[in-house]
Amino acid sequence: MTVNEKGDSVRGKLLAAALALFNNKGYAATSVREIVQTAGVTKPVLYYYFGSKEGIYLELMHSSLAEFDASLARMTTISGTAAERIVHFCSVILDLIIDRLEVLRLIYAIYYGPPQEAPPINFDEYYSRIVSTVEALVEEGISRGELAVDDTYTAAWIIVSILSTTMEEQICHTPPRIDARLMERMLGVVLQGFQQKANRNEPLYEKEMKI
Amino acid sequence: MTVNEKGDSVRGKLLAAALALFNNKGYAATSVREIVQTAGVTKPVLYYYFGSKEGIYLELMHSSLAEFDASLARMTTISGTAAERIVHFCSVILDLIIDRLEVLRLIYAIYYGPPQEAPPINFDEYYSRIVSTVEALVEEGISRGELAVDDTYTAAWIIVSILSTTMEEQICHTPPRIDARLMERMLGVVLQGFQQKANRNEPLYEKEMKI
DNA sequence: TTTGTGTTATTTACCGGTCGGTAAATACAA
DNA sequence: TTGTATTTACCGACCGGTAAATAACACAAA
Repeated sequence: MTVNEKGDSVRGKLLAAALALFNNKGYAATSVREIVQTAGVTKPVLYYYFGSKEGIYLELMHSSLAEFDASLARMTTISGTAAERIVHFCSVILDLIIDRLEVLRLIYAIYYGPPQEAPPINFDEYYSRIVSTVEALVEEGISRGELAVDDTYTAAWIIVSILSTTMEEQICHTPPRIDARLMERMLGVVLQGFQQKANRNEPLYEKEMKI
Repeated sequence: MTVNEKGDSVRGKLLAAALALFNNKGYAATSVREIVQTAGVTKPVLYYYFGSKEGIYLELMHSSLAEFDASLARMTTISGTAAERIVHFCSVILDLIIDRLEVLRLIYAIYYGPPQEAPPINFDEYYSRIVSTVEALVEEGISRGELAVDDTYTAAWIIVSILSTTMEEQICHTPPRIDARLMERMLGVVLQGFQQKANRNEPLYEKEMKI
């Protein structure tokens, strides 16, 4: 039972109602009464299945994050040039989150929201995994002689910035100003820059600048 | 009276307490009782000065956003090459928000949070203003012959992605994994790419890729 | 200087409403 | 009859907001 197909069981209806309400009103602002009314049951039923409001929230999150892990594991076997692999990695992640926009919006709300609002979950772990995966892809591109960058960390953060901003656009704009095509175009531009030897003798801009 | 120097007046103590509490616990989760207790006054005093919980929130936001407008207006007179101007623009914005981290963290929490939590404020307007300012700087760089990019919109979003991700790091990581130096390095890398003529005959990656 | 007076600032005590959670009884299927 | 599933009715706590009384203060008149 994935997050998008919760079935018709009482338990599934409660999970679906909780996700929709947490997403629209926030965790703290959603009352247990609203969840059970939306699901068409009474209050003790929720406590029967999930123990508490925190319980149903954690069930939602852990099952969704497990889906993310599974999809990420399915992505390790990509062939092609370094640039192709990087673009493909970002595209798969983007597709994945577009399919789970409701969950992602909730995650962002809780990540940027106040810490006490919802039971703590280490979302940073997943973000860091994305960053280090991209950095590994860049390093591999360098060792193959396909990419030429001074610092893999800098290069990886440029890629992640583009992916991250694209994801945020999906969450907060309808329609998003950045779609999959534009993200690929942005990635193409910066990767093209990575493929050309940097000119280290002529600095891009002076350290001291006049205002 | 700026957001960082609220003085010792009762009104100022209420604003300082509200900002700290909204920032730590969120708008909805902060009770009026907590605000007045932190400020060392009683409840009707808040209603006397601000009319409601929404009132003190809007006072906080509007005064802070007015500061942002003032700083942005002070920034129009930058000299130098297009790349220098872009980097300087991003650096000034970064310095500005580092000085106002508490307010920015609250803004992010509300922007990504559920819409009903706090009275609506059009934060997108400020973000769009940043995007279009960067796009104008890129266009100027092209017309001067300093930059060579296929699409100013794409180029502007790359710059904004880097700035945006850097800002988010200041909010959510201590210490941030991206500091001012790394942001400038990222901007330098992509702007160096913008300065080199794109090779349009050899596409970066194939449209169809094998997995 | 003292007194009266209106305005500003602050207090105590309270309102109806909603919250998360639970005890205890009941319906129902095996 | 036994265990699972679901109900009604309730608890104490906290919520945003307010009415009404009072304290503090500035300032003009006596």
